[in-house]
Amino acid sequence: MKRNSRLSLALHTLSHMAGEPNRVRTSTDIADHAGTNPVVVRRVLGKLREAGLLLSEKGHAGGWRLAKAADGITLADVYLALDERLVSGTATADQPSLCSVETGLHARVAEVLDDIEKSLVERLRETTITDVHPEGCIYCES
Amino acid sequence: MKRNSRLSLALHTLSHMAGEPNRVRTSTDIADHAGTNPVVVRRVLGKLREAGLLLSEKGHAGGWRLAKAADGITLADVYLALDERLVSGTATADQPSLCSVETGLHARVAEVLDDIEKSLVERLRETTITDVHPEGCIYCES
DNA sequence: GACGAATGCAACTGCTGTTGTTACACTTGG
DNA sequence: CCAAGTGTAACAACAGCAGTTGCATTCGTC
Repeated sequence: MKRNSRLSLALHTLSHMAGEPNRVRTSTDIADHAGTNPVVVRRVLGKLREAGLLLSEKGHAGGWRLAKAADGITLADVYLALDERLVSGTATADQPSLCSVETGLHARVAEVLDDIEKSLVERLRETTITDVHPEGCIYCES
Repeated sequence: MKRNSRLSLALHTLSHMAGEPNRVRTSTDIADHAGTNPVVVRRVLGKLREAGLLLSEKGHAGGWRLAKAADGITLADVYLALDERLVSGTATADQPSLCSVETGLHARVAEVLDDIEKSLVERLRETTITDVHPEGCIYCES
C-alpha cells in the first residue's frame, strides 16, 4: 500500500461491515481481507472507535462492529476521525518572517488552503458508507 | 516545512509574482523570500513551467516570471501541474485479491475516492491567483 | 481457576518520499 | 572572457508510515 492507505483501509473495512452489521469481526479477519496486519488494523480502527464510529470488545469472542447505521456514517466522519489534513497541512510559520509582506502572504495562502480543506470536508459529508456499499451490492450476497 | 510544501511554495511564489507581473525574479530571490533553497524553487517552478504557467530565462539577467495573467491561473492549474493527488493516491491493486467481493469493494472505494478527487479539483478551479493576492492587497504597495 | 482468543499498546525496523545541499554543465548578457 | 543565471544529477538527512514483535490485559469457556 502507498499513500492514503489509512483512509482506504478504513473505508474498505466499514464498507465490509455495512454488509453484515451484526457480525463481529476480529482484526485478524479484517487484516486478511485487506491484505495487511492485525496491528495496523487496530491502529486505524482505534481512531474510528475514538470517534464513535466503531465498537470493539476485548477478550474471547471479541472484535469489531459498527457503532451506528452505515448510512449515518459519512466520509467526513471517517476523514476527521483519522486526523487527515490533506490540503491544509500546517505548511506555515517556520521562521519569524523577514518582512510584513511575507507574513501577510503566508497567512493568506494558509487561509485559502484552509478554505479548500473545509470544502473538501463538506464534499465528504455528502457521501455515506452506504453509498460506498449499497444495499443491493452486486458483489455481496448477504 | 512539512507536508504540502510544494503546493504552498508554488502558491506563495505565484502570488508574489502577481503583485509585480513584469519583474523577473531569480530562484535565489524567491528562495530567500520563501525561506528555502534555490534548487528546491527551481524544482517546483520547473513543474509550473512545464504546465505553461511560468516562463524561465537562462543566462545572465535570467529568472522567472508569469506566463499569463494571474487571474487566468487557477489553483487547479497549479495542483495538477505539481502532479498532486491528495485523496486518490493509488491505494489499490497490491495483491491479486482473494475473492471477487474484495476486488469489487476495492474498486468501489477507489471509484469513490476518485470522485472526491475530481470534486477537489473542481473546487480548486474556482480560485485564481488573483484571489490569493488581490489587486489592492493591503500588504503590497506595488 | 486455567487456558485460549481477542484487544491495546509500546518499541523497533525498514521503506519511501521529500527537503536541503553540493557540484557541475550549460546559457547568456556585458 | 566572465559573472550571473537556469537545469540537472547525486547525495545526505529527515519524517512519516507500514509492518512486525512482544507483552499486558480482558473475557469467554472448559
